[in-house]
Amino acid sequence: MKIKMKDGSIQEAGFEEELGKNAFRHTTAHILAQAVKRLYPTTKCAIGPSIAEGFYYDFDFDFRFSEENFAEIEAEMKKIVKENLQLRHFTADRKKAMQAMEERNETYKIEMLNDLPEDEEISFYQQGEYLEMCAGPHVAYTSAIKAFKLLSVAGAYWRGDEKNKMLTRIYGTSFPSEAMLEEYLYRLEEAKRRDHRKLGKELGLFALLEEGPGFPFFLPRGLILKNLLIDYWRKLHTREGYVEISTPIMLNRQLWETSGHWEHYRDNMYTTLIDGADFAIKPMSCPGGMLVYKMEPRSYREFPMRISELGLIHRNEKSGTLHGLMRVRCCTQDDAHIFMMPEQIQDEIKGVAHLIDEVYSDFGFKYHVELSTRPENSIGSDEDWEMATDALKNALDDLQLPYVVNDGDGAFYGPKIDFHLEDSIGRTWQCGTIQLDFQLPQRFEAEYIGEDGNKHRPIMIHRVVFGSIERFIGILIEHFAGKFPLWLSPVQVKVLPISDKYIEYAKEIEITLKKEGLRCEVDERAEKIGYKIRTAQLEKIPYMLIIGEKEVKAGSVSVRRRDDGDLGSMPIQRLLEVLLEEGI
RNA sequence: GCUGCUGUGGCUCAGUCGGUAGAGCGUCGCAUUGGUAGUGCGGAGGUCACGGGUCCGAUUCCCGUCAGCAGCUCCA
Repeated sequence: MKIKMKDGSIQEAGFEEELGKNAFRHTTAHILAQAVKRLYPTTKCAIGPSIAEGFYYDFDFDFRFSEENFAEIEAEMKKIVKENLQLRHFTADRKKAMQAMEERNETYKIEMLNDLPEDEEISFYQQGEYLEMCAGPHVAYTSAIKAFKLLSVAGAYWRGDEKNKMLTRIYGTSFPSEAMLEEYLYRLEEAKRRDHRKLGKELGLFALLEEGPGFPFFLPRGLILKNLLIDYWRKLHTREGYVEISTPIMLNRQLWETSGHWEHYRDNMYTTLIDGADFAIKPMSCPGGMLVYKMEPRSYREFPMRISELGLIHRNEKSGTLHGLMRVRCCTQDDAHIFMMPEQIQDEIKGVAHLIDEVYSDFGFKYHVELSTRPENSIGSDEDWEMATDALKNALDDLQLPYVVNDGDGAFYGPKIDFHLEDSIGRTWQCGTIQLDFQLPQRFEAEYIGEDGNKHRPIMIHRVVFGSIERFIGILIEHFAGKFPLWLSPVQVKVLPISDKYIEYAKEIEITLKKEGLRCEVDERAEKIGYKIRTAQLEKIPYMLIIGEKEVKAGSVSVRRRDDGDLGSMPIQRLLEVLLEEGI
């Protein structure tokens, strides 16, 4: 494809290249805008870029727009493609540009123009009657866009600012062939099948009810999963020298004033009165942890002091942000606070980053790392910030972890490293985080006695590995599409007697397996074996044991694996070996 | 919170251009005692999210509330 660049040059790029793909999708966005202007001439255009999987365009409609309008827009877009319009590129000075946009009453473009320097040469692309102020690049002719589809409509604030007017954003995607579009749409459908909200319901893991929006219910099988994760977590943290505490979920106002939450986090906290005094349910565990630290004088000899807490926290998240287990109003954070001397920072950070990497690798997760630096309204000295940020950077470099820098995105009390995991449709969620915190030790006047016999202020790291166990479970469900590895499966083995004559033997097998610590059930229903297998398959249970006359006589079990089918008969001892090998 | 959409038995969904609803799965009962993804027959189960309004009459139309979905903002 020939790509027309902003400087007027022409480059050659295929759809598989970023340049080509972006130009292709960007041009599709223009075709969308052109179609919209033809059908609804009073509509104002804002912006319409290409994005990872397609493109969007933000419009200001003067009527209520909905997906019902898609059909006629797509039809008009098809026409524009057929018309094979050339995308002509040219530049104009700001005055002329302003004139053109004013003639068309494109108020959003005018606003953008006003923000550009006086002497800026403004870039335009024109296809047929449609003129767009745009930096490009674009493909040369509209006929290049062989296959496209409008996908959804949503609101989006002008310039991403919630104080601005909400525009109507139309999302779509496009490809050089119908086949590629079909394949993409199929992949989207597949991803939806992995949705943790759907699977969570189907597999009986958790529920979200109207009675408690954002407050998940864990059902028996889901709680097994949650507890298994906690067992796993405890084992690791004990190994890593953490001590675990548990602090109250509700503490008085004074504490939250000391921590700064009463002032900075008030809207997100649930509060109540006890004996006439304000109390708040904790939105995070750090203040409670600080109180434990301060219960007795601390010595540098105790450092680094690693105190963990599986904190049940509540936050009043806005209704529109809730999302299954990924974004909830109540969750368990696998928190820990590490108190230390400045010279211990780097090793500690590396230790935590290592731990997070170990955990994510155990589950086979891919992740990306972000380093967030000092924001504008921060507290603390320049030296502190520099030291802390360097410590984080050095730790990441030492570990050879590639990372993206988010300038100015740190917490107001310190910089942080965030670990992001992907869900089934590619949205990323922050899970692990390592934050350096100078503020809390100061606010709480935390101290330790140093080697010199004097009092010093400790450095505090605030960190989570899972993030929230709820969110982690959400990711876990989507990652495995509900087919958990054996050790994490709520039910590991289901014994399926062929008829009720063999129930007794099936129960003996169940007892034997349970003695070995396996999670096991017997399907005692008066159903045919094919049906019992079907049920177990749909429940995504890793092992099925078929029990009939042959097995009873031979004292064996017929083993079927979720993904491999019939494995044949074997003695129960052999089965145990197989299971142990896989990891229970 | 904002914009748009959605809300019918436990689940997935059909339906009613306004005359109080139907399927499959599940569940319960009976029969069947079977060999690696659905045995047959029968029964129960819904004030069609909730509250108002219009109308002789509302699950259906209108308004509001609540909840869900997509995205935005937020969070991190």
